[in-house]
Amino acid sequence: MGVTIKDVAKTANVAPSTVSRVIANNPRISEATKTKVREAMNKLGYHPNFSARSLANQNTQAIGVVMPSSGNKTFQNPFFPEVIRGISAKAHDHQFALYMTTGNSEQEILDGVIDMVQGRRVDGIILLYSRVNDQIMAYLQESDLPFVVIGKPYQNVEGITHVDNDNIGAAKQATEYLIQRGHRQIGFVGGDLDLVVTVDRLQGYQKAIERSGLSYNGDYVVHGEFLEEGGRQAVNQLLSISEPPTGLVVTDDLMALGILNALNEMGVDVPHDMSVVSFNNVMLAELSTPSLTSVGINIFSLGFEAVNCLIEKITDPETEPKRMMIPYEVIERNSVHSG
Amino acid sequence: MGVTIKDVAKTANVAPSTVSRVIANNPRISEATKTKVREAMNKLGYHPNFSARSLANQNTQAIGVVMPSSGNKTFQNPFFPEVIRGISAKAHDHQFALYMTTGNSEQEILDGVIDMVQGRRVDGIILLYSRVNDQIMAYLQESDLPFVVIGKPYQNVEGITHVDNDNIGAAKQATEYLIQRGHRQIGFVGGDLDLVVTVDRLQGYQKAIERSGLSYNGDYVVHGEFLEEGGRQAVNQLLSISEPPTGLVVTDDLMALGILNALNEMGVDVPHDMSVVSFNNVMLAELSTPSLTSVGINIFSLGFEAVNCLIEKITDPETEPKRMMIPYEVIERNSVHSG
DNA sequence: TTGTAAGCGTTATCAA
DNA sequence: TTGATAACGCTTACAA
Repeated sequence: MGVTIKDVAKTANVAPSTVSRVIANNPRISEATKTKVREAMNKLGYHPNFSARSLANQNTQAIGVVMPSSGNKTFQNPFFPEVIRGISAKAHDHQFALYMTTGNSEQEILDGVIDMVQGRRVDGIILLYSRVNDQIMAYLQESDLPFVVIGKPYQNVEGITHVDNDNIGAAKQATEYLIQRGHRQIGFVGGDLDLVVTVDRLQGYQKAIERSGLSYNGDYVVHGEFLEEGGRQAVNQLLSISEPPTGLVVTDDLMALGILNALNEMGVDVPHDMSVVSFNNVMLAELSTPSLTSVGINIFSLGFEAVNCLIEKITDPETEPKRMMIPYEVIERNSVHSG
Repeated sequence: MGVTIKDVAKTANVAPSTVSRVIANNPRISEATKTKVREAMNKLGYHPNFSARSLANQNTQAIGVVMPSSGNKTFQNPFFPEVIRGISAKAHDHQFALYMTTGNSEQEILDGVIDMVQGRRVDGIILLYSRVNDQIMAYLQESDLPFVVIGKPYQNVEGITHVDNDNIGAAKQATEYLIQRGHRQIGFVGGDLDLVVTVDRLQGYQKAIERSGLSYNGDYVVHGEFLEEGGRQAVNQLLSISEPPTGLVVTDDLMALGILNALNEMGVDVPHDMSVVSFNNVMLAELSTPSLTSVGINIFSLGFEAVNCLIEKITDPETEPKRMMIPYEVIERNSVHSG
């Protein structure tokens, strides 16, 4: 059906191997034959067959992208389209395509990952999240395939190449941002504690509280999901404290949105009665009412650099594991009030 | 390196072809040898090599997913993660993986598509959007690879299998929803007019206006992007009319969010001073302040059914082109006020 | 029911 | 600088 390398060889009056070399732009082929062969390729509309090529040279020019389980709420976070945008950008530069499997449970995803690894469907893998005790990360570690994690691995931090923000520092700074503006009762609303990023941000919050001479109070810390219900519960819980917080550090813009909504319903004005700082600085942070002061973590760069690291490992498997830190910065908007 | 079918054959004392038949679960193999072979596979940790398999049987078990250019704002829309969730769900059921190329321009994307089509990297393609005069759609039509469009094709509607909502009807209903609640001056804020969905929704709006005996007024119709700036401009424009609208039909939740934001800044209360109905009913619609009355279009189903149609075409290339309509419904929330 | 062997479209090794 | 030819790992007639 399709036009093959043999057809091109025939019309160009050369051997198939020559055509192959022209495709690879092998310098040991004369310019004359190169142009001759290229003309034949154009004339016949030749395109190399990927499967054949992969089979012969043991590489696929594809990167596997592992997302969290699609049953999971995490999946809905605008974080993902944006990392993927970063990933695609760099991948595209290097002529890599993206390959995704998903599943409704961690087991299904693991099966998919095993298939792509053992089936040699990809040259490397990017894990888009980091969980506590993650089976998939465990599997990847014992496989020989290059992989990179976006986020901080829970274990073996030195042994796994990863791209991350200094989330402890970022959360510390976000909290200090509120402290500097006069807040003394500061709440923390975090996402899933299974995610390393949540753990880190909580730690940064604690650090800031303690370093500022304020005393850490567990009642000020709640965890939930970013759905409407979750936001409302978190807010209810925090406002029922005898000395309720005047400022909130929320680990995710989406959660912050839910909280803004809940506060609004309860007649609590943001930022006047309650200040909010959140994380990620996704586009939504700009579109909400009021717009959100948020810690920008350069999501695009996280993806972009992850591919960079991965391609390095694919090209040279001896590359030492490394950590890459992406800078963050507080983006000031209208959800924080001094006082 | 990897363990191959031959290794399994050797340890199970059978021919490679027998192993292959066991993998395919060929009924002409005795249960005895099947178990024998399976034991060998487990013992050796065998996994079929995808490239080899694809090369031999001319199928890849992969579906190509074409997103809009990542330079495009459209890319940021939560619509995409959600369609992809639907796509993955069905694809996963049928053991298909997803394959994505992206690019910064339409040309780059086209190149990627050509590669995956001609290079036989996928068994079929799903186009996640429908534009006026789209090169990619044109290319797919002349290729012999099965493909399905999510949205209504601009041309050759009868000849291209697609999954869509009745966007004209949906917009008509959304507009009537406002009319029934007493609104007489109704504005329309639409996205990119290159997208067929925008054109359709505008048409539905016009229909509703005309059928209700109101007169259509071009001043009430504006187009923009869903960024903050876009929302503000749209609002400014609409409020400067001598008889400004009291209700707005906005073609996208994200745009509506921008508009909510702009209105809030200008001190216009939603829903009291301005009612808003938007489209898509993404999670955000629930999280905004006020929450948005939005036309739910079952994004998940759009993706899910698209894969269904695609697999049908892949399995039987003679399948007639068909259109599949996904139902919509107005989800009432707090952005509309009667009067 | 199972084995033999050719072929899928490339790349890579070895000669020429 | 180019050409034969053997892999790559699997599937599938055709034989047995």
